[in-house]
Amino acid sequence: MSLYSKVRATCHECGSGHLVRDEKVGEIICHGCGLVIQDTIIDNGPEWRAFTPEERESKRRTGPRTSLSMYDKGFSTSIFTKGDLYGKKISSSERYKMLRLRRMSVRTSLRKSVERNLFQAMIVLNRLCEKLKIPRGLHESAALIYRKMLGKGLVRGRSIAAVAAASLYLALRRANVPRTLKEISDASSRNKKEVSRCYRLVLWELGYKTPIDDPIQYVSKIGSNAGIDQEAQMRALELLRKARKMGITVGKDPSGMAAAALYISSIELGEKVTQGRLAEAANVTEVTIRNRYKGLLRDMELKWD
DNA sequence: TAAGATAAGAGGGACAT
DNA sequence: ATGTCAGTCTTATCTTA
Repeated sequence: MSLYSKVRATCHECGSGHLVRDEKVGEIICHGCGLVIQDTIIDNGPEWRAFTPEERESKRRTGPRTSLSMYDKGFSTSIFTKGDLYGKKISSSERYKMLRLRRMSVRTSLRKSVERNLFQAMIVLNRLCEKLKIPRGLHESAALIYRKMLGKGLVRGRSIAAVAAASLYLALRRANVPRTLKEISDASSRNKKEVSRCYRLVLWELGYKTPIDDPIQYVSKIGSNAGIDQEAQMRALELLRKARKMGITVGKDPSGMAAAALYISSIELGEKVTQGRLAEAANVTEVTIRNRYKGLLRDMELKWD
Protein backbone atom coordinates (compact mmCIF):
# COMPACT_ATOMS: atom_id res chain seq x y z
CA MET A 1 0.00 0.00 0.00
CA SER A 2 1.38 3.33 -1.06
CA LEU A 3 1.86 5.96 1.51
CA TYR A 4 1.10 8.57 -1.07
CA SER A 5 -2.25 9.14 -2.64
CA LYS A 6 -3.39 11.67 -5.16
CA VAL A 7 -5.66 14.49 -4.10
CA ARG A 8 -8.35 15.89 -6.32
CA ALA A 9 -7.57 19.59 -6.09
CA THR A 10 -5.29 22.23 -7.50
CA CYS A 11 -2.64 24.13 -5.62
CA HIS A 12 -3.75 27.67 -4.87
CA GLU A 13 -0.16 28.90 -5.11
CA CYS A 14 1.06 27.55 -8.41
CA GLY A 15 -2.13 26.18 -9.95
CA SER A 16 -0.62 22.76 -10.40
CA GLY A 17 -2.91 19.78 -10.12
CA HIS A 18 -0.15 17.71 -8.63
CA LEU A 19 -1.28 17.48 -5.05
CA VAL A 20 -0.31 14.44 -3.06
CA ARG A 21 -1.36 13.23 0.32
CA ASP A 22 1.42 11.87 2.44
CA GLU A 23 -0.27 9.54 4.90
CA LYS A 24 2.87 8.97 6.90
CA VAL A 25 3.47 12.53 8.00
CA GLY A 26 -0.10 13.65 7.56
CA GLU A 27 0.44 16.37 4.98
CA ILE A 28 -0.90 17.37 1.64
CA ILE A 29 1.94 18.57 -0.52
CA CYS A 30 1.99 20.30 -3.89
CA HIS A 31 4.45 18.62 -6.19
CA GLY A 32 4.47 21.72 -8.36
CA CYS A 33 5.77 24.24 -5.87
CA GLY A 34 6.42 22.16 -2.77
CA LEU A 35 3.87 23.96 -0.70
CA VAL A 36 2.43 22.13 2.23
CA ILE A 37 -1.26 22.71 1.83
CA GLN A 38 -2.57 21.00 4.90
CA ASP A 39 -0.61 19.55 7.70
CA THR A 40 -3.27 18.16 9.95
CA ILE A 41 -4.95 15.44 7.97
CA ILE A 42 -7.35 13.44 10.01
CA ASP A 43 -6.80 9.77 9.47
CA ASN A 44 -10.18 8.07 9.62
CA GLY A 45 -8.76 4.61 9.39
CA PRO A 46 -7.55 2.49 12.25
CA GLU A 47 -3.99 3.14 13.40
CA TRP A 48 -3.41 -0.58 13.75
CA ARG A 49 -3.06 -3.18 11.10
CA ALA A 50 -4.73 -6.55 10.96
CA PHE A 51 -4.25 -9.44 8.61
CA THR A 52 -7.12 -11.72 9.45
CA PRO A 53 -10.79 -11.04 10.22
CA GLU A 54 -10.25 -12.45 13.72
CA GLU A 55 -7.39 -10.11 14.32
CA ARG A 56 -9.42 -7.18 13.03
CA GLU A 57 -12.22 -8.12 15.39
CA SER A 58 -9.95 -8.37 18.40
CA LYS A 59 -8.20 -5.08 17.73
CA ARG A 60 -11.15 -2.89 16.96
CA ARG A 61 -12.43 -0.62 19.67
CA THR A 62 -15.56 0.71 18.02
CA GLY A 63 -18.96 -0.86 17.55
CA PRO A 64 -21.04 -1.08 14.42
CA ARG A 65 -22.14 2.15 12.82
CA THR A 66 -25.47 3.56 13.85
CA SER A 67 -28.46 2.59 11.80
CA LEU A 68 -31.86 4.10 11.24
CA SER A 69 -33.24 0.61 10.86
CA MET A 70 -32.79 0.09 14.55
CA TYR A 71 -35.34 1.74 16.73
CA ASP A 72 -32.73 3.36 18.99
CA LYS A 73 -30.23 3.82 16.18
CA GLY A 74 -28.10 1.15 17.79
CA PHE A 75 -27.50 3.01 20.99
CA SER A 76 -28.96 1.54 24.11
CA THR A 77 -28.60 2.17 27.78
CA SER A 78 -27.31 -0.42 30.17
CA ILE A 79 -27.70 0.12 33.86
CA PHE A 80 -25.69 -2.10 36.15
CA THR A 81 -26.92 -2.99 39.58
CA LYS A 82 -24.26 -5.34 40.92
CA GLY A 83 -21.54 -2.77 41.41
CA ASP A 84 -20.10 0.37 39.96
CA LEU A 85 -18.21 0.58 36.68
CA TYR A 86 -15.09 -0.73 38.33
CA GLY A 87 -16.84 -3.65 39.93
CA LYS A 88 -16.83 -2.06 43.37
CA LYS A 89 -19.79 -2.88 45.59
CA ILE A 90 -22.35 -0.18 46.05
CA SER A 91 -24.61 0.48 49.00
CA SER A 92 -27.97 -1.24 49.12
CA SER A 93 -29.91 2.01 48.83
CA GLU A 94 -27.91 2.95 45.74
CA ARG A 95 -28.47 -0.49 44.37
CA TYR A 96 -32.21 -0.24 44.86
CA LYS A 97 -32.21 3.09 43.06
CA MET A 98 -30.35 1.56 40.17
CA LEU A 99 -32.76 -1.34 39.97
CA ARG A 100 -35.65 1.09 39.65
CA LEU A 101 -33.82 3.12 37.06
CA ARG A 102 -33.08 0.06 35.04
CA ARG A 103 -36.65 -1.09 35.16
CA MET A 104 -37.85 2.25 33.90
CA SER A 105 -35.24 2.38 31.21
CA VAL A 106 -36.06 -1.08 29.97
CA ARG A 107 -39.76 -0.38 30.00
CA THR A 108 -39.65 2.86 28.05
CA SER A 109 -37.21 1.58 25.48
CA LEU A 110 -39.27 -1.54 24.99
CA ARG A 111 -42.41 0.46 24.47
CA LYS A 112 -40.64 2.69 22.01
CA SER A 113 -39.41 -0.27 20.04
CA VAL A 114 -42.88 -1.77 19.87
CA GLU A 115 -44.33 1.51 18.70
CA ARG A 116 -41.73 1.98 16.02
CA ASN A 117 -42.15 -1.58 14.84
CA LEU A 118 -45.90 -1.12 14.59
CA PHE A 119 -45.47 2.12 12.72
CA GLN A 120 -43.25 0.47 10.15
CA ALA A 121 -45.46 -2.58 9.94
CA MET A 122 -48.56 -0.57 9.23
CA ILE A 123 -46.83 1.17 6.36
CA VAL A 124 -45.79 -2.17 4.92
CA LEU A 125 -49.24 -3.64 5.40
CA ASN A 126 -50.89 -0.64 3.78
CA ARG A 127 -48.72 -0.99 0.71
CA LEU A 128 -49.43 -4.68 0.53
CA CYS A 129 -53.19 -4.30 0.82
CA GLU A 130 -53.26 -1.53 -1.71
CA LYS A 131 -51.29 -3.61 -4.17
CA LEU A 132 -53.58 -6.59 -3.74
CA LYS A 133 -56.79 -4.58 -3.60
CA ILE A 134 -57.72 -5.95 -0.22
CA PRO A 135 -61.02 -4.67 1.21
CA ARG A 136 -60.91 -2.46 4.26
CA GLY A 137 -62.25 -5.01 6.74
CA LEU A 138 -59.71 -7.66 5.87
CA HIS A 139 -56.98 -5.11 6.03
CA GLU A 140 -58.11 -4.37 9.58
CA SER A 141 -58.15 -7.99 10.65
CA ALA A 142 -54.69 -8.46 9.24
CA ALA A 143 -53.51 -5.47 11.27
CA LEU A 144 -55.06 -6.95 14.39
CA ILE A 145 -53.31 -10.24 13.84
CA TYR A 146 -50.02 -8.41 13.42
CA ARG A 147 -50.59 -6.53 16.67
CA LYS A 148 -51.14 -9.78 18.47
CA MET A 149 -47.92 -11.16 17.11
CA LEU A 150 -46.07 -8.04 18.13
CA GLY A 151 -47.66 -8.14 21.57
CA LYS A 152 -46.38 -11.65 22.06
CA GLY A 153 -42.91 -10.55 21.07
CA LEU A 154 -42.91 -12.84 18.07
CA VAL A 155 -41.82 -10.28 15.52
CA ARG A 156 -38.42 -9.83 17.08
CA GLY A 157 -35.79 -11.48 15.01
CA ARG A 158 -38.12 -11.83 12.07
CA SER A 159 -38.76 -9.52 9.19
CA ILE A 160 -41.63 -7.09 9.62
CA ALA A 161 -42.64 -7.54 6.01
CA ALA A 162 -42.78 -11.31 6.31
CA VAL A 163 -44.88 -11.25 9.47
CA ALA A 164 -47.16 -8.61 7.96
CA ALA A 165 -47.64 -10.71 4.83
CA ALA A 166 -48.33 -13.79 6.94
CA SER A 167 -50.90 -11.84 8.97
CA LEU A 168 -52.64 -10.78 5.82
CA TYR A 169 -52.64 -14.29 4.45
CA LEU A 170 -54.16 -15.59 7.66
CA ALA A 171 -56.87 -12.93 7.57
CA LEU A 172 -57.72 -13.92 4.01
CA ARG A 173 -57.75 -17.61 4.79
CA ARG A 174 -60.04 -17.11 7.76
CA ALA A 175 -62.43 -15.16 5.57
CA ASN A 176 -62.27 -17.82 2.86
CA VAL A 177 -60.91 -15.40 0.33
CA PRO A 178 -59.20 -17.33 -2.46
CA ARG A 179 -55.79 -15.74 -2.52
CA THR A 180 -52.72 -17.94 -2.66
CA LEU A 181 -49.68 -17.62 -0.50
CA LYS A 182 -47.73 -17.05 -3.67
CA GLU A 183 -49.85 -14.04 -4.60
CA ILE A 184 -49.22 -12.52 -1.20
CA SER A 185 -45.51 -13.18 -1.15
CA ASP A 186 -45.10 -11.94 -4.71
CA ALA A 187 -46.63 -8.63 -3.67
CA SER A 188 -44.48 -8.55 -0.57
CA SER A 189 -40.79 -7.90 -0.39
CA ARG A 190 -40.19 -11.29 1.19
CA ASN A 191 -40.20 -14.65 -0.55
CA LYS A 192 -42.76 -17.38 -0.24
CA LYS A 193 -40.59 -19.51 1.99
CA GLU A 194 -40.17 -16.80 4.57
CA VAL A 195 -43.81 -15.77 4.55
CA SER A 196 -45.01 -19.32 4.91
CA ARG A 197 -42.65 -19.86 7.85
CA CYS A 198 -44.19 -16.86 9.57
CA TYR A 199 -47.65 -18.03 8.61
CA ARG A 200 -47.15 -21.35 10.34
CA LEU A 201 -45.75 -19.53 13.32
CA VAL A 202 -48.85 -17.34 13.57
CA LEU A 203 -51.12 -20.34 13.32
CA TRP A 204 -49.19 -22.14 16.00
CA GLU A 205 -48.56 -19.31 18.44
CA LEU A 206 -51.92 -17.61 18.23
CA GLY A 207 -53.85 -20.86 17.98
CA TYR A 208 -55.79 -19.84 14.91
CA LYS A 209 -57.82 -22.36 13.00
CA THR A 210 -58.55 -21.83 9.35
CA PRO A 211 -61.04 -23.52 7.08
CA ILE A 212 -59.30 -25.76 4.58
CA ASP A 213 -58.37 -24.13 1.33
CA ASP A 214 -61.04 -25.49 -0.98
CA PRO A 215 -60.45 -25.63 -4.73
CA ILE A 216 -64.10 -24.67 -5.21
CA GLN A 217 -63.29 -21.14 -4.10
CA TYR A 218 -60.82 -20.73 -6.92
CA VAL A 219 -63.10 -21.79 -9.73
CA SER A 220 -64.71 -18.48 -10.54
CA LYS A 221 -61.46 -16.58 -10.11
CA ILE A 222 -59.48 -18.84 -12.41
CA GLY A 223 -62.45 -19.29 -14.70
CA SER A 224 -62.85 -15.61 -15.33
CA ASN A 225 -59.11 -15.15 -15.64
CA ALA A 226 -59.04 -17.73 -18.39
CA GLY A 227 -62.33 -16.65 -19.95
CA ILE A 228 -64.24 -19.85 -19.25
CA ASP A 229 -68.00 -19.54 -19.61
CA GLN A 230 -70.47 -19.95 -16.75
CA GLU A 231 -71.75 -23.33 -17.79
CA ALA A 232 -68.34 -24.90 -17.73
CA GLN A 233 -67.64 -23.27 -14.39
CA MET A 234 -70.78 -24.80 -12.92
CA ARG A 235 -69.76 -28.18 -14.27
CA ALA A 236 -66.33 -27.77 -12.72
CA LEU A 237 -67.87 -26.96 -9.35
CA GLU A 238 -69.94 -30.10 -9.54
CA LEU A 239 -66.88 -32.12 -10.37
CA LEU A 240 -64.96 -30.69 -7.46
CA ARG A 241 -67.76 -31.32 -5.01
CA LYS A 242 -67.74 -34.96 -5.99
CA ALA A 243 -63.99 -35.11 -5.78
CA ARG A 244 -64.08 -33.55 -2.34
CA LYS A 245 -66.53 -36.17 -1.13
CA MET A 246 -64.16 -38.85 -2.37
CA GLY A 247 -61.36 -37.19 -0.45
CA ILE A 248 -59.07 -36.89 -3.42
CA THR A 249 -58.52 -33.16 -3.12
CA VAL A 250 -56.53 -33.16 0.10
CA GLY A 251 -52.87 -32.46 -0.12
CA LYS A 252 -53.13 -31.03 -3.61
CA ASP A 253 -52.66 -27.45 -4.65
CA PRO A 254 -56.23 -26.05 -4.72
CA SER A 255 -55.45 -23.75 -7.63
CA GLY A 256 -54.17 -26.65 -9.69
CA MET A 257 -57.15 -28.75 -8.72
CA ALA A 258 -59.61 -26.05 -9.75
CA ALA A 259 -57.78 -25.43 -13.01
CA ALA A 260 -57.85 -29.13 -13.84
CA ALA A 261 -61.58 -29.33 -13.14
CA LEU A 262 -62.16 -26.34 -15.37
CA TYR A 263 -60.08 -27.97 -18.07
CA ILE A 264 -62.11 -31.17 -17.95
CA SER A 265 -65.48 -29.47 -17.99
CA SER A 266 -64.49 -27.08 -20.77
CA ILE A 267 -63.34 -29.86 -23.03
CA GLU A 268 -66.47 -31.84 -22.20
CA LEU A 269 -68.60 -28.95 -23.25
CA GLY A 270 -66.64 -28.54 -26.42
CA GLU A 271 -65.07 -25.28 -25.38
CA LYS A 272 -61.68 -24.50 -26.81
CA VAL A 273 -59.22 -24.04 -23.96
CA THR A 274 -55.55 -24.91 -23.64
CA GLN A 275 -53.74 -26.16 -20.59
CA GLY A 276 -51.37 -23.30 -21.05
CA ARG A 277 -54.08 -20.66 -20.70
CA LEU A 278 -55.50 -22.27 -17.59
CA ALA A 279 -52.03 -22.71 -16.15
CA GLU A 280 -51.40 -19.03 -16.54
CA ALA A 281 -54.77 -18.07 -15.10
CA ALA A 282 -54.26 -20.29 -12.07
CA ASN A 283 -50.60 -19.53 -11.59
CA VAL A 284 -49.58 -23.15 -11.71
CA THR A 285 -47.67 -25.05 -14.36
CA GLU A 286 -49.11 -27.03 -17.21
CA VAL A 287 -47.55 -30.12 -15.73
CA THR A 288 -49.57 -29.70 -12.55
CA ILE A 289 -52.78 -29.34 -14.51
CA ARG A 290 -51.94 -32.48 -16.46
CA ASN A 291 -51.24 -34.47 -13.33
CA ARG A 292 -54.40 -33.25 -11.63
CA TYR A 293 -56.75 -33.83 -14.49
CA LYS A 294 -55.30 -37.27 -15.22
CA GLY A 295 -55.81 -38.07 -11.56
CA LEU A 296 -59.35 -36.76 -11.56
CA LEU A 297 -60.26 -38.83 -14.61
CA ARG A 298 -58.71 -41.92 -13.12
CA ASP A 299 -60.11 -41.64 -9.61
CA MET A 300 -63.57 -40.62 -10.67
CA GLU A 301 -63.62 -43.08 -13.53
CA LEU A 302 -64.68 -40.37 -15.88
CA LYS A 303 -64.40 -40.74 -19.57
CA TRP A 304 -64.24 -38.12 -22.24
CA ASP A 305 -67.54 -37.91 -24.07
C1' DT B 1 -48.67 -25.62 -31.69
C1' DA B 2 -50.77 -28.10 -27.96
C1' DA B 3 -50.24 -31.97 -25.33
C1' DG B 4 -47.67 -35.64 -23.18
C1' DA B 5 -43.53 -37.70 -20.97
C1' DT B 6 -39.61 -37.69 -18.10
C1' DA B 7 -36.29 -36.19 -14.77
C1' DA B 8 -34.00 -33.31 -11.42
C1' DG B 9 -34.59 -30.24 -7.57
C1' DA B 10 -37.02 -27.76 -3.78
C1' DG B 11 -39.91 -27.35 0.20
C1' DG B 12 -42.92 -29.07 3.65
C1' DG B 13 -45.44 -32.77 6.56
C1' DA B 14 -45.10 -37.07 9.16
C1' DC B 15 -42.49 -39.70 11.81
C1' DA B 16 -38.45 -41.48 14.06
C1' DT B 17 -33.99 -40.63 16.23
C1' DA C 1 -33.41 -30.52 17.44
C1' DT C 2 -32.16 -33.23 13.27
C1' DG C 3 -32.64 -36.77 9.65
C1' DT C 4 -35.27 -39.56 6.52
C1' DC C 5 -39.18 -40.77 3.59
C1' DA C 6 -43.09 -40.46 0.44
C1' DG C 7 -45.68 -37.37 -2.11
C1' DT C 8 -46.28 -32.75 -4.48
C1' DC C 9 -45.08 -29.03 -7.43
C1' DT C 10 -41.87 -26.55 -10.49
C1' DT C 11 -38.60 -26.09 -14.17
C1' DA C 12 -36.57 -27.73 -18.13
C1' DT C 13 -36.14 -30.57 -22.14
C1' DC C 14 -37.60 -33.80 -25.47
C1' DT C 15 -41.19 -36.27 -28.16
C1' DT C 16 -45.71 -36.91 -30.29
C1' DA C 17 -49.97 -35.80 -32.83
